[in-house]
Amino acid sequence: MAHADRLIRRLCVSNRLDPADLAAITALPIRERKLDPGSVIVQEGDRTDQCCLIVDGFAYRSKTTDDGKRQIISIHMSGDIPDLQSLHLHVMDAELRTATRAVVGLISHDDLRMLNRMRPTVAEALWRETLIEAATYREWIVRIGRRQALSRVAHLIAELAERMTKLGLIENDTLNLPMTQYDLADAVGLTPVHANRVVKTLREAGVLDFRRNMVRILDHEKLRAIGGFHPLYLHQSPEL
Amino acid sequence: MAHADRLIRRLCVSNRLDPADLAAITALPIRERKLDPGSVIVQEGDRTDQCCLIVDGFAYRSKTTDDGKRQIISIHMSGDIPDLQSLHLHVMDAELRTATRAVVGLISHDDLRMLNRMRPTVAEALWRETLIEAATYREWIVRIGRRQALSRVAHLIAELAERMTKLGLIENDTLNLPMTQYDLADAVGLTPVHANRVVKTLREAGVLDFRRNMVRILDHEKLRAIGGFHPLYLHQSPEL
DNA sequence: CGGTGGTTTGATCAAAATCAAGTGAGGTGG
DNA sequence: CCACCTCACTTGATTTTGATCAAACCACCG
Repeated sequence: MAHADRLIRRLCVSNRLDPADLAAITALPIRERKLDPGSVIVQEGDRTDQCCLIVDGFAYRSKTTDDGKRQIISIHMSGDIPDLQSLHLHVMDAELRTATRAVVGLISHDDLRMLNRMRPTVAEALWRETLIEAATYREWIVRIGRRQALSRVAHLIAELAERMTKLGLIENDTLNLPMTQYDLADAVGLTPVHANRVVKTLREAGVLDFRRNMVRILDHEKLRAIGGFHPLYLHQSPEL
Repeated sequence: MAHADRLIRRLCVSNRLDPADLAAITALPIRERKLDPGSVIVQEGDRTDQCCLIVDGFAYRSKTTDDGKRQIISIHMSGDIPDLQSLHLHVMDAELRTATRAVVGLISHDDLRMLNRMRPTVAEALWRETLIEAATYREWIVRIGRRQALSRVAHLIAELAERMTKLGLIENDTLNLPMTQYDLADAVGLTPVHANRVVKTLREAGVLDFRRNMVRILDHEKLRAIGGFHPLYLHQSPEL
């Protein structure tokens, strides 16, 4: 699949775009780069003149407190442009780092601004993508602010399953997810030790099997029930 | 101050707008409405065809879990358009409610879309506002995911003080903030009882005095130190 | 075959939740 | 004008959740 096609597949989950829009996106100059796991894409404090499209692999956005605690803030996958915001926010306020070996596509701000001016529908779709990301943050806040450990983990996995399903990245209930239990802990605001105990509980309850590089969901219903997960906030349809 | 001026004051904290842009904003039709404290502005699940500008007073955005726990997600004040997102997200995923008696201005989506088309710089400024809100969510996640109770409260108050200062809403270190300790607890992911103990600790440490309808900051330095607060993420300058 | 990064488990501790019972100020109706 | 009510705040006692500390374990890799 060509690089722009990943972006198009992603945008078409939540947006209605016409052929001319798709053609304009396909014509976008994209420079490919292959990255090792753990590579920094942007750092807190950076200024940049390009956006990074995740073609293959995963990336985490995170912030670190003064006393060295890391919080993962978002998880990005094929088709996401996690730093689309850099188009209008000039100094990055969080770090972005690959979680896996990854292929990314770099798109210059100038080209994106040109595209936005020529194709207002695409501009709206991109704005909308940033708003969906914000909606995901809102739910993330509720997850760690008002849910217990078990529910937090279930809710996060349910979200990832939902997003990956819409992109066709799931085969027989197995997410090809490169998350260590340390990452999981940093995403849901727990310690690794406690995250491990939660994972164990979910495994023993027959809900999921969580391993390095793979999460297998055994009982979707139960997973959503434990997490209190309702996918509305992902706005995964042009009508929502 | 006219309604549009509140919006302009707010936008000019983070954006550079030229006189023609300001004139276009001033020309925007805005219908005034006065609301009692606790009025619902939009509900989860709503579809709407207008955006709400907060002219005077405060509003909270919140979500409630299946088991009835409320999490406050954002706090809005004079000049904010908290549901600007509704321009591109069609179904609301959170509730928005006034915290005080408030004056709001309603602006139709059609008028906003027209403005965006005529004045691309204004469109960019509005997009940027939604991105700053997202940045604020990111920090909110870190606050409740990776900070202790004392630090959470200090960090939130430091943020509000910073934002209100830039809008000129603070007089001799006193924020005219209509927050009960229940609200505070729901914002930082604590129980009201524990929030109260934290407030007491901060008062006894000579950092702040927190009362219904008023927070007085006695030691800004200490407040920021306890909260680990760094205002970069608020992007409160056109350069950031 | 030893190292390393990730996972697992147990024991103990600390932070915050929960339960319970006041206090106190402001607002309303008799 | 007082009595009472309500909403917010406060405090103490106890329990729970998750953190911390410590030690294996395990699989993959060079």
